[in-house]
Amino acid sequence: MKRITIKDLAKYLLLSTSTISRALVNDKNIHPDTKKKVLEAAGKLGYKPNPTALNLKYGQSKNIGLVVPEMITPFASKVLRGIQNILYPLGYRVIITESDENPLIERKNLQLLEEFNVDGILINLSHETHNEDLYQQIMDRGIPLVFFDRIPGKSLDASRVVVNDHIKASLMIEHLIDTGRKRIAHIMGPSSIRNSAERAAGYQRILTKHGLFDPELMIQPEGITFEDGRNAAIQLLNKKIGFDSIFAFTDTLAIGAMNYLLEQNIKIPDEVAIAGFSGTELATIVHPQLTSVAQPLVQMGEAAAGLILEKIKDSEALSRTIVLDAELIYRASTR
Amino acid sequence: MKRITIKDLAKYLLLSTSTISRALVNDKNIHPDTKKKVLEAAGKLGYKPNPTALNLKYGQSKNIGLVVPEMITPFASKVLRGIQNILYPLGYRVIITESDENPLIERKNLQLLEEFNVDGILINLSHETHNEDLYQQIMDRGIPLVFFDRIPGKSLDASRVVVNDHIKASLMIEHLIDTGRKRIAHIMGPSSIRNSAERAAGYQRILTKHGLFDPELMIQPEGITFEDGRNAAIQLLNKKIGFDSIFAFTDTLAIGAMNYLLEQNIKIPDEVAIAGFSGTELATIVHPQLTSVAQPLVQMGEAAAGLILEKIKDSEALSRTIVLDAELIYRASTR
DNA sequence: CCGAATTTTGGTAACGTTCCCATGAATAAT
DNA sequence: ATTATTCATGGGAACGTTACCAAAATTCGG
Repeated sequence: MKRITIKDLAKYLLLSTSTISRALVNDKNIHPDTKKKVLEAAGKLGYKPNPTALNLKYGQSKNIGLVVPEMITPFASKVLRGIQNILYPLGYRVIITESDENPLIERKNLQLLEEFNVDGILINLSHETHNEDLYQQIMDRGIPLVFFDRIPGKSLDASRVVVNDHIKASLMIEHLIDTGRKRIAHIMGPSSIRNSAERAAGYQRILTKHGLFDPELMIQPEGITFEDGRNAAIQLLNKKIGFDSIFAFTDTLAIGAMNYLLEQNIKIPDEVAIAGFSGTELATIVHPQLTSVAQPLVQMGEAAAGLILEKIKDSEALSRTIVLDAELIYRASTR
Repeated sequence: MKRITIKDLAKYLLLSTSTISRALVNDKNIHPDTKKKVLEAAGKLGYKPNPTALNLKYGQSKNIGLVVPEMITPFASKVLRGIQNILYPLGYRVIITESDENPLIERKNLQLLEEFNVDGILINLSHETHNEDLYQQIMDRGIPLVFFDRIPGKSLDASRVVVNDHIKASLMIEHLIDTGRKRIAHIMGPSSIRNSAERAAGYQRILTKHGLFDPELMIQPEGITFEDGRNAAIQLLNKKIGFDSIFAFTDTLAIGAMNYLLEQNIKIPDEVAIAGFSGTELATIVHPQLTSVAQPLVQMGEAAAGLILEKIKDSEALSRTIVLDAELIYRASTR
């Protein structure tokens, strides 16, 4: 019941706590026999080091905070997986908070994590600029921040992990054109998210290059839920401008739109091809399966974890931005 | 940069740390003026109590572990939401681990959480019996365990949160019969999961009652992924026994099966109606939307968190089982 | 076989906080 | 005024661990 400590071992073996500690920590200044005895006793009595005591001693909490906009798509869980791959073996814990795409809740989450005394925070923004003051404050108070996926403006000195949105969006549009599509609609992401602009720019650049660009084909939904995707499809149909394909900011929007089109008995991909952007299982659990830009999400988590460790080890470490390569995966929704 | 402590305040105000502590902790034995001064100084210097120190002092880590079989469906995240609703305001942190439906990984996760010195563990099993020895050991070592959704056998003395699987499965079958289905197939869950048996029993009871039961209609897939659902549908078709509807152990299996049927140009629900069991958004992001038993997942998390708090406060507290009421939601896949 | 060098061990402060006990100051009762 | 009584504050131990320094034990060289 009662936790057994180094002191109990000391009493049991008639040794000092220092000696016990040395045995446990692989210090060179200890007699091999003593060490063996201590290790045996530790095993027998079931000694477990108390991480809290160490944290107090070394002024660390060994907690890393994670802030994500949502967790109903598997996006965050895949990133989390990557984060845990790196951090758990090192004895760090990860505390997760969800912002519901709401900068105010995000703010609360950050404050909560600060109260929890985390050693660093990994964050996927819900809104590019809304909490920039707080990000800076937190970093000023000595807690490193690493941004991934949705990142803040350049003025903030912090490490980042992203994929090359512009290029991959461009390639996806090229793919749609290759498969014979001429009227490619774009369901955009919120203007408050940097990636939206990047992906939209890729879309626009390629269409312009092929002389196919028409601003009427760009739809700006309210948010980025399935419902928003659905509404975007409704809008597109209402416009009666004709379109033979859709490139959506995320798989979520794409699926929302696709489902509405299916309800209207529109054939996918025959009448309308659809492509998204994400990297989660979502793309494969719908019918037809969704062509999509697959971001390496696990890797993204690993990279973010690595960057935060750099900053924790050395608070003067320079900020870095890691750009990961995403992969286009062609599925039934575009062929 | 450097964290400011109670000692810094003491030095700054020329008082003892005891007095500062008393002011901060709302002790009665302190002069109101002194208290005011301390509080002001604390605000000015930006004092934040160090939770690690408190944890050491009180022998708690204020960490609660969560073990779930998977996180690609939003099941776990909804439960987590409920858990956080209860635990975060009380200053607890939640550490999440994922077992990948693998009892061996589950075992590792439990050991990891124990090393992390958690005050309690909330767990959704990946396999009913595989780690029962470890559950018992952990509880013997004074760490309370609360099971939710997938629970272990009765022999284990621990609190549990479940829904009434049997009744809700029964009602779902009644619904299918009401809508004119006569050949209702069941894609079963693994026999190593208690809920599988419960839901299958409900299925069997109602069909027998109506004289519609045919063991040939019960399919046992390997696991519970989308892929397994898909394979189950393939099996069903291969059997060539005829079926006009499917009740699956979970939405995941249901969707996997549905997508295969759609690929075979089988009309849902006209030719085959489909119903699942879960309570996540998954049911609404597919086309057609899935009729399903919606478990109150957030509430499940809240209940589980409440139960673990009972055990933490009083290690002698009696174990309780909370049975939540699930709701049938009828959608396009059955009408 | 003795002093020097080396190895092994013990003692204690420190991390930040609270809590018990003791001390000093102020107030109340006689 | 003098002793009790309350009130306000200070001192120090404790939670579990490590790290530094000192002390003891052992080995080595001559």
